[in-house]
Amino acid sequence: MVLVEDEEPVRQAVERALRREGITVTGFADYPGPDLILAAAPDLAVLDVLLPSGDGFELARELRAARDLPIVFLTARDTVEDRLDGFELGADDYLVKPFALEELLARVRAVLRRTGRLGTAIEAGDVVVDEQAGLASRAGSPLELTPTELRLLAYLVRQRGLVLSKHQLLTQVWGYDAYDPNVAEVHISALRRKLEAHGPRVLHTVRGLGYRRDPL
Amino acid sequence: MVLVEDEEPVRQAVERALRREGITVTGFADYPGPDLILAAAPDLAVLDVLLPSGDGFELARELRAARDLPIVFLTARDTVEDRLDGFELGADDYLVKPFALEELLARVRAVLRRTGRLGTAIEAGDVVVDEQAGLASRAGSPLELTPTELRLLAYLVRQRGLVLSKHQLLTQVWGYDAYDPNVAEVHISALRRKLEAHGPRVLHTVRGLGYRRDPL
DNA sequence: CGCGGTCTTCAGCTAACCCTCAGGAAGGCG
DNA sequence: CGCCTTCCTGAGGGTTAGCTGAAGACCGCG
Repeated sequence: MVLVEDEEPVRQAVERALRREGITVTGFADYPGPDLILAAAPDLAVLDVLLPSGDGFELARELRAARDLPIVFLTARDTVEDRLDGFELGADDYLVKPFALEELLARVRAVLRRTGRLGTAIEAGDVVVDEQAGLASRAGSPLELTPTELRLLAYLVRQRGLVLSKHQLLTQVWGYDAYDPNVAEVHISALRRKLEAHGPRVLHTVRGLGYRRDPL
Repeated sequence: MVLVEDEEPVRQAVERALRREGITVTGFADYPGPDLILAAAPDLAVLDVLLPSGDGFELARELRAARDLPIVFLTARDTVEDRLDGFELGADDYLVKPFALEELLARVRAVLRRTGRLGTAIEAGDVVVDEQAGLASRAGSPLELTPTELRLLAYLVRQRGLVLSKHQLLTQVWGYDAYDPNVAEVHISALRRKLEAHGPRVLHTVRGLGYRRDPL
């Protein structure tokens, strides 16, 4: 998890509390730019809105453009308009200072649970993926996946029954801007071969749109 | 979506606002028991905590036991302990009254987005089309449509009961300026064949003018 | 430096899709 | 009823999206 908060005591308290929960935290005291944040490969970003040299909203915009990262805003600005601005940017939660440490924890846990990143294993139907542990299985049988296949499968499982375009897969799973759809096709193909050794097709192609995992 | 809220004016305001957003709402004025709620097959439950004959927390516990339903609490109890109790039960969000309608909307949207259930589907009669997901169904049975058929159907469903000229269809669905009415005819024909496999005709031809979908 | 594993690129193939065409059915009108 | 227009629909062919086997590039490791 990434935490951007300029007030030293607040940041330290939050960091400590989250670490006690077993959540890995990378703290920043100021707007570090999106690259530094993404380098930490976080599950979630908690952003202060008012930073010495920048704006948490702007940072959120940049993060969202690069990757679909859950975001919780943390700020003293408490008018309804401020909050709406936050949600407009795709915030997952918005907490007003002063806040109870416990409440922040609870909200962070709620978001992580929802995004399926708390207990590391996520499942859909008879497919189980644990990205952290690097394990995946179907109907009980373990799957021998390469790293990219694992990330791809984890992403597909996390997104319920939505259609994911190849472009989306490339940006979210690979971090590319480049756009060679065949890369996605090749990996989907490999993934299918391994998945379908233990059951029927679960990765359906939607011509012209992308791929869809069988909804539950 | 299900909304349980005993204060009549609040409930009506919220219902109206959500409906305006295109979200289907089933409202209850009192603790209806989990079965009644689940019968509505909701994507999300917004629960008041203090109800005339019961406790929203208890209801949430029962709902959670039955199904993994996202839950947003809505309450006048605003101590941190109350909120922590809510999150403890697996709440996805917790909003303190009095609240701004807009903020509730934003938070509901945020949860739905996160859970991937922000409905993009539109319906007319027994026909449901989700252009984003590339899915369409009639009377529960899925329809196997080609991309153009899907776009065409989505357009027809969106225009409630109006007469659409072929020219209009071609420009709106195809983006053509060209005007070969037979193109539209061919696709309407294919669409009819697939639709009428599961029910009576809903796409009527209005000779000389165009086509009309059966109003609701 | 060579080796195994993995990712990307390439190219050929298949199947789906869309448009065109043409013959026939249906509707409108004198 | 006869004629004309509009619409329906099956079939053919050109085009393209997607699949997949195989070859090349890259990387870490002994």
